[in-house]
Amino acid sequence: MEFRIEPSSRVPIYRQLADQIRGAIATGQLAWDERLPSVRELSRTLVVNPNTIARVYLELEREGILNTRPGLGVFVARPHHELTKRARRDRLTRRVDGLLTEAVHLGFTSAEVAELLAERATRFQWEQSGP
Amino acid sequence: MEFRIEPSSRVPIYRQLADQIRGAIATGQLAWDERLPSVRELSRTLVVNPNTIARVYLELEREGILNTRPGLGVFVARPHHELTKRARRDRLTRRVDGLLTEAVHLGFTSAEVAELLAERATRFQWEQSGP
Amino acid sequence: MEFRIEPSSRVPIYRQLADQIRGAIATGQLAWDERLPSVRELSRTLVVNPNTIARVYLELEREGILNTRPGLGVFVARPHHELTKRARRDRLTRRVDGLLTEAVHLGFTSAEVAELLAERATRFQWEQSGP
Amino acid sequence: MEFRIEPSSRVPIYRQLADQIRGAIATGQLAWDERLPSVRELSRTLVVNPNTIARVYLELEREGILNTRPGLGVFVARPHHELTKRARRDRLTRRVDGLLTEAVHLGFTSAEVAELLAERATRFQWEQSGP
DNA sequence: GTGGTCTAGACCACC
DNA sequence: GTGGTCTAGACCACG
Repeated sequence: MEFRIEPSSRVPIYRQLADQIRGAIATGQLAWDERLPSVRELSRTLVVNPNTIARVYLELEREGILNTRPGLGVFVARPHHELTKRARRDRLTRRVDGLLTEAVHLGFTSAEVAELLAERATRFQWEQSGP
Repeated sequence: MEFRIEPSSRVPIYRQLADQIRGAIATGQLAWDERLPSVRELSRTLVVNPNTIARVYLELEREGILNTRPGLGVFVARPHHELTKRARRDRLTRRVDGLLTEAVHLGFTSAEVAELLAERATRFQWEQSGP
Repeated sequence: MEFRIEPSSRVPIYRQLADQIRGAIATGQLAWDERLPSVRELSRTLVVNPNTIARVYLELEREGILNTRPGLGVFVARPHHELTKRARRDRLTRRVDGLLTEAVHLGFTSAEVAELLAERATRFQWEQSGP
Repeated sequence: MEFRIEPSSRVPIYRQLADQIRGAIATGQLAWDERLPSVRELSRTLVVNPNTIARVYLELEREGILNTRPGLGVFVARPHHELTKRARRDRLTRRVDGLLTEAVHLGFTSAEVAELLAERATRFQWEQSGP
């Protein structure tokens, strides 16, 4: 698993990295219990301050999607959905509305957005809708 | 048309307001050529510094969705899509991927996301796909 | 690279500076990835408020010709042309017509304008017309 | 001769109109000694404050390209080039450099700029380079 | 150290 | 009245 930082972006490095790790887990490129590179190792690879890497790992651990085992390293945890259904839906709705707003301004039709979403969705790993 | 600011949010005021205005235009709550509140008026209403309002209006004007007529006020412009198809699609794809990543972490299925998108999309004003 | 501000000019400081930076990049005096003076440094050098400098950098970043790496500084970005061919040509045509109007009023002949343009053009760095 | 105002432009109305009149004279659409619409007439046509029209006429009269004959109206005067050759060339050079800077950023080649200039120049009325 | 955000208040241009 | 520009100075995020 390789991470890349785009310094030319306005997005802070720590958030770029956090988003990539979240995305990698969401798409299955990083499996549960898989070990992530150490802080020092990733710091050297990305030419980024070690503090920045440590901060990202800490933040993701607080979110419950990473797990530090002292002396062993940092591992992918199975995300447990702690929020209420209502809270989770609200959060997603806000994000959907932001997407739709930008889509309108970019001149897309609603069908084009739905199509693009369906296409990209195939790259992600979804939970099974239980029997 | 009413705007609301959440000062306790970590999102900067200017971005909260900009997002609301973009959204209001995309959903048709603000029509083309409609006049927005003056800088000073909105500044009083929201209890926000006039410079912050002016900054939002300037940013949206540079994006081409507002236009200023000095001495008269600020108005909603019809967006003209100056960006290349490639640039517009890239921008939307980035946003879609962000949405899908969050959806996975929140424990939604891909069908649920598609459904939510379809539902919210009805609130927006889309371009006609010309005959 | 040195910048100069003419405070007595009717042209706003922020635009004087923005024009100089755009020009410096177009002529190659500022190279891609080159670092610009920090906001505070340039503020001291030009005896101009830091906010004014920051505003210029922000504007040029939105135009895509600068990019900011928080904590590191501001750098020259390689411009990527996101605009459609139509939009770019319209913009240039408007500028050409303005130039020609002024040239006529100043009493130049069209040959003189073409000659001056050719002469000045040698100072700028042009894209290669692909093979 | 018809004038048009673009309120969606950031350019002040008075300057839009002044530029159009200068341009119309430069291209020969307005001939020497031709009468312009009265302040009130143009004010009604463009739906613009009469003060704004009056201001434009006054400014152009100061530049020496219009001529007011009380009781009769406003007429096109023959522009007399009062500036020194050096001053006129400096002014044009600044404008040419601005054009070239924008052209580079828009991704044009120098040949394309020269071609566009030549094409647009045919619409303007140039002084004869008299023997 | 770097830039980002916000406030307060001044003065000017435009209508 | 409107917005545009600039200054001064505070506090925060980022590396």
